[in-house]
Amino acid sequence: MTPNKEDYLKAIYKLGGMETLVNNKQIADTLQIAPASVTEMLGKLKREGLIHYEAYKGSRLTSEGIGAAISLVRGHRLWEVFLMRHLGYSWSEAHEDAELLEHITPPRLIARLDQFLNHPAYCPHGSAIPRSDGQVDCMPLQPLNLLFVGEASRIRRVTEEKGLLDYLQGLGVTIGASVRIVEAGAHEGPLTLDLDGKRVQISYKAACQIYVDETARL
Amino acid sequence: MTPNKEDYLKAIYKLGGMETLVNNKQIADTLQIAPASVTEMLGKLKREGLIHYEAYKGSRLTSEGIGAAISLVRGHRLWEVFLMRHLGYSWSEAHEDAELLEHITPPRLIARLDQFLNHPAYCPHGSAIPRSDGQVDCMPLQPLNLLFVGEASRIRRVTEEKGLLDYLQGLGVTIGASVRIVEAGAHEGPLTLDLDGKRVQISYKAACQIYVDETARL
DNA sequence: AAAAAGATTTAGGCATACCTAAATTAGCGA
DNA sequence: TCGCTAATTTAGGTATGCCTAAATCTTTTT
Repeated sequence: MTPNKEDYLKAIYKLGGMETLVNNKQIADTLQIAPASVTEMLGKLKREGLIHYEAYKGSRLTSEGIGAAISLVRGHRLWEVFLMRHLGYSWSEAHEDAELLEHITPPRLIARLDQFLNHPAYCPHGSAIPRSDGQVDCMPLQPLNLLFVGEASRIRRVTEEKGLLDYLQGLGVTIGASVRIVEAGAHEGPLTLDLDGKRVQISYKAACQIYVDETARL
Repeated sequence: MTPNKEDYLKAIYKLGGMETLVNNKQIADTLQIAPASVTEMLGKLKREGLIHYEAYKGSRLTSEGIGAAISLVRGHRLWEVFLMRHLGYSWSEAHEDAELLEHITPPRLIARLDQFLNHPAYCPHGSAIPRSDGQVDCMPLQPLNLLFVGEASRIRRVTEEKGLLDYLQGLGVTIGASVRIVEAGAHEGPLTLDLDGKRVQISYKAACQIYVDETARL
């Protein structure tokens, strides 16, 4: 297994490759790699038994592939917890360096890091950390932009993307904060939020990447 | 810079490439790589300004190469401190995993790790950790086997090699322990030591890899 | 259903980093 | 100094993982 192959597995996993067939274009876009290169690599991953793949159809992780992908994600998120909790990293920095560390983290290091950090259930960006047995728990969440004006909820997760993370952290967005839409600009205009009592403006696009508790609706 | 090139730089550094010319055979032996491959890589490192190299003569680090090598060693040893102090690693495990981590540790991570660990001066095996400005301090040490029978000293450093580390740690050898040669077998036979008050037998070859304070001699 | 558009694969190349085998150079002893 | 040996380099080849351009398949649109 090489870092490159690991990136492919992670990409397929995040694109839904546990349940559905993932098409090559999505992988190429995610990894910023030419489609032809993707085809080639998928052939290798198939030969190694990590994915199911049929030409022109798409790819899906095998159980072995799922195991590898989940282990990578687990390592990534544990490192993020360490980097922020103990080394004072920012959201985006933690994500960046975890991206490097995950590829060379052997199982025993993952296990001891998990123990050192006291078996955290979530990474600093709010994503669930897969357990050592591969179990991943998920809460019912919805993107912030779908909240009605006046409706209150609580921030649970943000998408891990450098630019977004810096923007949100600069605005004071935090996991667990209570949030209420005060005003929504027309045509996907900026949203005015009540964030833990403070008034904050946020772009519509960013709001789509913030996930909050589903609110009870009839 | 790639992990491979980094390994070459580190090897040259450890073989004395800061002061003297290092010959290819030593590098090939250290890295377990065919001599022809070494020649090829040295050409690349020269083109990149990391080493001085003349065919058939040998190689020596440039100031840029020294900087890179020292930064690698610094990262390696800081990771070792972390792995043993906080994750309960053994001597040999710490060395192994640090070998992986050093290659993907960006400068900011080295800096924050150093701070988190409180700027340690030595790694768990007793080697000095280069400071962020590149400064490396060294104590006058000698191998344990050169101690006379009856002579006492203190263990300061052990060579980082998996088999040796497991052997020594199993024997209860620790950095800082007081040591005295009780008996030395003839013909490079085993040494009987008084180690912090406990009687321990150790192979001659292992003793060559244990460094103790130089003792005052006239 | 045919054509256009989009996705995917094939073909041919490039760089890295390794290898073996063969040629060359350097250094040492007779 | 000749010649042997050890070290080194050159030559030719492999696998990985990426690329572009061209061909092919699929899907959508008309």
